[in-house]
Amino acid sequence: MTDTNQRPVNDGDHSALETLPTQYAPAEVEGPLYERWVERGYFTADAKSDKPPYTIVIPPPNVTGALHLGHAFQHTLMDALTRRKRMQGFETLWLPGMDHAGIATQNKVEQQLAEVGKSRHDLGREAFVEKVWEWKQQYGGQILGQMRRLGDGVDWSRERFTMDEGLSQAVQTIFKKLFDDGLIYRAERIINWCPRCLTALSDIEVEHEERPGELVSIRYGDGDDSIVVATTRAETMLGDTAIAVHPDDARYAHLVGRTVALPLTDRRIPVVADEHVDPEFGTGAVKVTPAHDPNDFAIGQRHGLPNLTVMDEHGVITVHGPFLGLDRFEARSAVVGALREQGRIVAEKRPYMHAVGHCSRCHTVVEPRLSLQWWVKVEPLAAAAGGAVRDGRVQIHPKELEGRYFSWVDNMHDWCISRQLWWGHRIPVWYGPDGEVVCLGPNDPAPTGEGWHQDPDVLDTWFSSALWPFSTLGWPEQTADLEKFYPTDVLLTGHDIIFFWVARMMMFGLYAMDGQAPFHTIALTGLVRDQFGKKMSKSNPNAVDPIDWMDEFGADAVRFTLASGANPGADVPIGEDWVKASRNFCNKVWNATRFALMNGATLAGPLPAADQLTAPDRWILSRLAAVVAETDALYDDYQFAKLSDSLYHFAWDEVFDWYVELSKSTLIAGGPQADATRRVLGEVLEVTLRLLHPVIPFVTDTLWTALTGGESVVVAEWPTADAGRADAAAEREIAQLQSVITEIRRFRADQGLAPGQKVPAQLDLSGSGLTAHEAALRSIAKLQPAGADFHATANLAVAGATVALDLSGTIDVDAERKRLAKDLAAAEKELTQAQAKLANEAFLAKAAPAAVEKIHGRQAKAEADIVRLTAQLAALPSA
RNA sequence: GGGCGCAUAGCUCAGCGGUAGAGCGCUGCUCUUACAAAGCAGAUGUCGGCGGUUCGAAACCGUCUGUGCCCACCA
Repeated sequence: MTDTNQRPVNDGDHSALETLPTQYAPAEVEGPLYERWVERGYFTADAKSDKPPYTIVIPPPNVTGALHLGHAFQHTLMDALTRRKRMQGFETLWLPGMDHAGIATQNKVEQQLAEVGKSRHDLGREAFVEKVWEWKQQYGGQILGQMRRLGDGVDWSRERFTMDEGLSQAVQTIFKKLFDDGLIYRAERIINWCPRCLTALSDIEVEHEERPGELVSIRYGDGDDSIVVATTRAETMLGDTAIAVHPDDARYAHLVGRTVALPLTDRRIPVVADEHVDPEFGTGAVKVTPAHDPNDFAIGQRHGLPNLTVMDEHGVITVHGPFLGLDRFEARSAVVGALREQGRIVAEKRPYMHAVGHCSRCHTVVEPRLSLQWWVKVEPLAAAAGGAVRDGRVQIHPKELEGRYFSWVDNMHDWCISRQLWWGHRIPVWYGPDGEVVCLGPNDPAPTGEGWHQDPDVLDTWFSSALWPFSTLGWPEQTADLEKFYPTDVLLTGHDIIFFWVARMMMFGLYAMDGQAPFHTIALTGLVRDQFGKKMSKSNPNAVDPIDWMDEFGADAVRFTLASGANPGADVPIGEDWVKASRNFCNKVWNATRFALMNGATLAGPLPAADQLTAPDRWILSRLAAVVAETDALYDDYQFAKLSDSLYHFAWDEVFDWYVELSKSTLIAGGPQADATRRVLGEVLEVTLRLLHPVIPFVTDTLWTALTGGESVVVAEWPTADAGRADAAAEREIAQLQSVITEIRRFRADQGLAPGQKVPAQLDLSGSGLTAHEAALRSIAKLQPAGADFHATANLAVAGATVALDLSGTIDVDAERKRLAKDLAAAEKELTQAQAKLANEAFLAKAAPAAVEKIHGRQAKAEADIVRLTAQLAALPSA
């Protein structure tokens, strides 16, 4: 616990809060409170500060996006991390921003144009891009306002957009550097093409789905020269320029080097031998369409085959003949039909499960297409990205997900970075009239002569995202921000974008920043699911708008629920019932603080020494110290679920239930002891609020300012564990007291007594060491002093304490006897087991001493239980 | 086709070598003056099946079954 003198002190005038309602109303508090935090500059980082930096960059949401639970989840965790670090005295920067989201945004604006019957071509490039900026101005960035609702403590003064001037310069700078280093090149290859978006896609923008296809077997050639091939894409046969067989395949050896007639055309195509062909699959012969299949393209390269393109960018057949103008899928059945008429379908088509690639953006079936594109040569970059994790400079949490990262960086293909779009960073390459190719840096003047033109394509949207950790800090300028806040500390994001984003930031960060990785820790989260473990996606009806929940239950409740579910790397289930439970927790914190204020909890003066405190005081301070230490350890390990759970139970069970109840009799009695307890109550509440603040910032700040009179818990100091308050004796004593109370309450409940009904009782606590707690015990267990006519009808004995109760003959002896007998049997069984274990020589020889000690403890407890239960049974009046 | 993960109370999940846990839900009694969005008490599991290692296994190994995810240019 921190030095009390450093905190604002409230002397006990809580009249304002005493009139507050018994229920916390987040809707009234959260909005204004957030704006106050921002106005006071709590989230604005100072690059000139002497404090050590702590930096997190936000995974930039798409400018087109709205806040969904996945964002809310990750933002809660990032916010909790930065809030704690801020309290710990770090100069924290949580940098917000958005991604221009190339295809997604362009699609959005094109849709808007389509509604008035226009296409982007009607506007022309310049006007269209202008239109996109207008769209952004008007509709983009909805998510930013929603982040305020959530309480995200981001530095709004540093908000960035990937298409900002500065970030665009960063893009151009690194492009040129890569180009000059020979790591960016232009090449004609088979790429993934979306016939709807009309652009190239990188490999990871293609989603594979198992789909039933139809594998048809077609006979090429005639008579002795005939050869049967199988395909799922019959329409591509129009572009076949060879048939390939395995070199060792005796069945076709006689055909290699000869040509066969290609059906439906007037062409003859050669049969070539290629190692790539699997003689076991199908007929062992493959049709080769170099312009429409990546494998076939490779075969074509090896054998010098022509690349015959038969489809245009829309997937429409372009070869003259009966199929001209047909869509690729229409062409497929038309081709099969024509072949069947010629009797060339040798096997009926049969269903065949195979993976079909779809555009991750619009879900259209991707078409492999031969085209000239720009590529990043990833091999050296990926090797560095892998190395930084392998040698421990960058750590992945949870470690289990390292494998996924490595499998990607170790096997990465070159990255196709050009997109045939208009919205994005234009490729800074100019072509001259005489075949010149010039790559320009941000400060280079564009060539002006006759015949010069810039490459029309833009860059993959992830190209600029990959620069995010340093482009947002001002790179390539050597800014104060860059100096202070790079490398950043933690990257917290979903494991679904390890490849899209994480690995690429690693590659570019290490490359551009002299081998300095962009962050030291990668904390990976799972996906948000509904309460039945089903994936929550926009297309599912189970998708929930987190704003609705925030409206109803408060942002804190949503945040606490999400944090409670955050086991490292694991998916997070969330349902309304759980949000409601979290709301109840916030309300509990609210009411516990109200209780403290009403009872004069204070932070004035030093915390009394242990010898001036009651056992409950010493106990709760001991527990508090332990919980502070535990919370720190869990934060440092990104164990949000565990730390939330731990704080939940400490606050609710130990502080709000037990400690508050145990303190009541002391507080009511008054005097110096009550003063000390008021001081401890204030201390414990205040520290607990600080511990909870990073996860539930709104309610804790509201209560903390009321309790302390201070400015804001946002800028309060993070608690430190006071090991000097550890008190094992007090913990044992209170545990004992708890078991006595629980036993009495259990007995009362079993006997059907109303919780509030007072029962005359005689206590003998002399054997238990609990004599000091008689008042508390009587108050909590509703035991009144024994009168003159006291007549014990039940005797309880727990932990050395004996309690005689006068239930005036209403006791259900049979029920009690039954219960005691059951407990006795259990205790006897326990004793037998413990004895057996302690008689086991192998166990004694091999088990850890602590394990043996534990069994001794079990044995002792069983023995004590047997004595106690036997006595209670004997004390029971006969029926 | 490769790789990874998961199967524990009705639901969602912790635990990962020494007596089965949490939250929600459920049952009962209570408006006991911080809180009924609460309090107290309680019930509920051959820890997926089968083998093995061990004095001891929910936990480690093997195997089977079910299930989820990632990667993938075999037509």
